[in-house]
Formats: sequence, structure tokens, C-alpha cells
Amino acid sequence: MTQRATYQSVAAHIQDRIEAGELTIGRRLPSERQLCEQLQVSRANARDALHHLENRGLIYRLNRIGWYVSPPVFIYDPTRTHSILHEARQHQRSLETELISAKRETVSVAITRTLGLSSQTPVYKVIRRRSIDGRWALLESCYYREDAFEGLLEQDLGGSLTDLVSRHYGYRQRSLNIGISSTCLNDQQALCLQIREGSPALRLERAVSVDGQCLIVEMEHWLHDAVEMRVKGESQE
Amino acid sequence: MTQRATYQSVAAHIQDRIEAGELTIGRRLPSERQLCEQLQVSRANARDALHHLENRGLIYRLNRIGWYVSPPVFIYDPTRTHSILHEARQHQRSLETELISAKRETVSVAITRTLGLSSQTPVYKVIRRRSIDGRWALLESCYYREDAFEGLLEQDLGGSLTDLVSRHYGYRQRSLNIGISSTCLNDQQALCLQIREGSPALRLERAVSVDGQCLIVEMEHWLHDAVEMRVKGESQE
DNA sequence: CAGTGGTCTAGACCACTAC
DNA sequence: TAGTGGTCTAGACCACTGC
Repeated sequence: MTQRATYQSVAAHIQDRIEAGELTIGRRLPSERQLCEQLQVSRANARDALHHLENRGLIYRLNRIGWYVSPPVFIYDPTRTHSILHEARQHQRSLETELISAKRETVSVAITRTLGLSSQTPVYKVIRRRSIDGRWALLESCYYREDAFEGLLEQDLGGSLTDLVSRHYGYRQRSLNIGISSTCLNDQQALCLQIREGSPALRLERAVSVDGQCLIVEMEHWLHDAVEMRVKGESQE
Repeated sequence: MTQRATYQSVAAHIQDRIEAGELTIGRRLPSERQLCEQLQVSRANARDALHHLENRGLIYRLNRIGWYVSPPVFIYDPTRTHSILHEARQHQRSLETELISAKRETVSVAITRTLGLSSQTPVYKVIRRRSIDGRWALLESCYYREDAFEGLLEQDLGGSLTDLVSRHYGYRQRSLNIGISSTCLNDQQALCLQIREGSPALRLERAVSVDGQCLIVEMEHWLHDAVEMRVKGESQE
């Protein structure tokens, strides 16, 4: 690095204020125009700095509302047996769930095929959002084979779906195929989480099978700075 | 969505050209100023569109050189037993490795502690970069306990380290603790991969243990659009 | 209605790459 | 040296939120 760019100084300044405890977790930052004036830079420059800090996971924004200091990541095992509520309690994070929709409908070919169905077969589709420490951090879309989950839409869908699957429907021994990748949110998804379209996210796809037959596909979109996935493995050669 | 913003139209236009096959994988896009003229928009606007497509993983940039069409993601199992070269062959992707440095030195407390060592104990640190289909896509930093890998620096470090560990050193039965999170690259890392500081990346940390003792910590930084991690799991309640 | 971030323009100079 | 992306300014108007 030869010389530090202006926006990097601005970013460093804000970072210092966060680390000094002047701006604490969840607190709102000064508005962009205030930052411009305080630091005598153009607005584009201030925004560059904010975007930089956003990429680094230090701050996040609510669409057209403001910039906030990010909370620490949520530690999460995608191969977990128990409900995610367990992990929240364990790490003393408050986790809330809101049901957005639950319907029977035909969905994308990709999902349908994974479920081993022909393309026009309807499935149960459940969409929920979840907050961690008061911030919407996760969007969940779950797809269930209709024939394996009779009466699903009449169940309580605001709690642990993991428990519902194992206790009410009796699917206890399950195998998982998990995919994790980087992505960004489309209009719909962003709207649900109150953030801007195109925000970076971590995508988790989980195909749940019982006796070799895939019964559920779960799709999770996490805000990119909100989560760390932890997995254990064995390796023998 | 009420009305489409200009930069979204620009992004859509470029996306169309990619999907139409006019711009093929690995090809360079027109320069930013050319795009401005072709589409009659300001440069800031053109850049917004490019950043958007970059976030979505459709294009990437080489620092100060240009914008390129991204190749498809590399499918990768972080719990894998075999060398990553296996997976490359399986998916017919060309994978090359370049050793950047191999030294014995003291490293961060976090790493040292994970390895179960006291804070000033030196370890072997191996840094490599890997390309997929000709694009630098992955930066690897591996840390080895000195006492478990005698003579490591004299070995061939340009090939499969997985094989080296199991065949030469005889550590066959290993357990893994894996962490996956979103991050972005610092100056050093970005320089190695020829990209801009702050580019988004997927971070994979792998702690490798034998008989309950952690012997290796591997840190991988993947370009965010270059990889999808796939894991299998069992879940019994 | 005031204030926020989101979008946008028309310029400018700089650091670096490729030739 | 010509051309690229990277940084930067000083404005402007718009869409939306919260009061």
C-alpha cells in the first residue's frame, strides 16, 4: 500500500469510533451528509467508505433508513439435529420467527426435481423470516412433499419446523445434502428483510431425505455478516 | 419494484449480452468508458451496474485491468477425504497451484491456540494460491505444528498437501472442525489474487485433529463467486 | 413535512498495466 | 505512452420513512 485513499481514512475513522465503543452494537451511525460535513469529504466518498465497512461486516443498512453497527455473527451448524432455537439459547442470542406465507403451489423445476416429483406437482411452501437480537437476519423457504406431510398447513408453523418434522411426522432418521454458497438477495427477499435489493448473502440449501427419498428442501438466505457455519467431519483414508 | 433504475437497465443489458453468448466465459467486457458511450450513461452509473453484476457473481474484475465474465462455480466438499485435485478432475476443471511461501514462524494467537500451543511457539506456515480454469480463485494458508511435521519445508509443497499429510506423515484418521463465513480480502490477499482490496470472499477454516490433538489449521479464502461448498450429513433424534 | 438513503450527472486527476 | 480501472468533487433530484 503506497498511500491511503480518502475513503479508506473515512472507513478507518468510523471503525475507530466503533472499536472505541463510541458507536455500540445496533446503534445508528450519523447520516451520510453529517459524515460528509464532519470529515470534509464528498458524499460519494463517504458512501464508498460505508460500503467498504458493509462488505467487511462491521456495519449494515436498513433500506433508506440508515446505517447501523453489526452484531457479532451467529454460530450455526447446518447439519444440526436440533432446532436452531437450541443454538440461539446456547449462545444467549434472542431469535424470533415470523411466518410470511404457507401455501400449496407449484414451484421451480429445480426444487421439484430435487424432491423427486414431476414438474407440475404442487408442494407445500413455507416462507418465514427470523431475527437475531432484533435484526432480520435470515429468510427461510421450505418446500415439503405433499404426500409426506399431510395437513402441514394446519400445523403451527411459527415454531421449530425441525421438531415438527421429527415429532409430529415421525421422520427421525434423516440424511442431508447441504450446499453453501455466496449470493445476493432479489427484490422480494430484500423487501422481507428490510434491506436493499442486491445485498450480499450466504445461501444454504438443505435437501432432507428419509430412506433415500428426498422429502424436504430448505433454502436459507442469511445476511452475509450475520452468520458463521460450523461443521464437524471425519476423514479416513 | 415500481420503476427500473438506469443502472439496473445497464446491468440487465450486460446480462443479456452474456446470456446471448455474445460475451462468453472468461471474456473481457468493454471498458467502462465504452459502456458509458454505448449506453449513454454516466460512468458512475455504469460502474454501479458492474458492481451489481459482480455481487451477483456474473462478472469479476482484475485490479485495474478490466471486467470479465465469471466461470461457473467450483463444487467442493470441505469435509473431503481426497485431494481437491480429485474434485477438479471429476468436474473437468483445470486446477493449478503455486507456492507463495513456506516458512517457520510465529503466527497469530488465534491460530496458535487452536493448535494447542503457547503463544510464541513457531509453526510451519505454507501459503499457496490456486487457479481454476486459469483464474486465481483461492488463497490457502496452512499452519502445521512443528513437532508433528518434521522436515515439512523440505517436502514438495506444490502438490496435494492432503496426500502429504496422510501418506508421508501417516495421519490417516483425522477429525475436522470446519467454519464457513463471508468475509473480504485484505491488501495482501487481494494482491496475491490480482484483485482489488476488499473484494468479497468465502472463508473456510479447517482445524484438523488426530487423536483429539489439533495438528493443522487450514485457512482458505475463495473468491465469492468461484465456489459452492457441498456437505453431506446425518441427523438422528 | 423534514430527513434519510438511492440514484444520477459531468466532469477531474491518479495509479497502474500493457505495449 | 495510451488506456484501464480507482478515486474524487460538487452538485442535483427522487423514493421512501418516520414523525
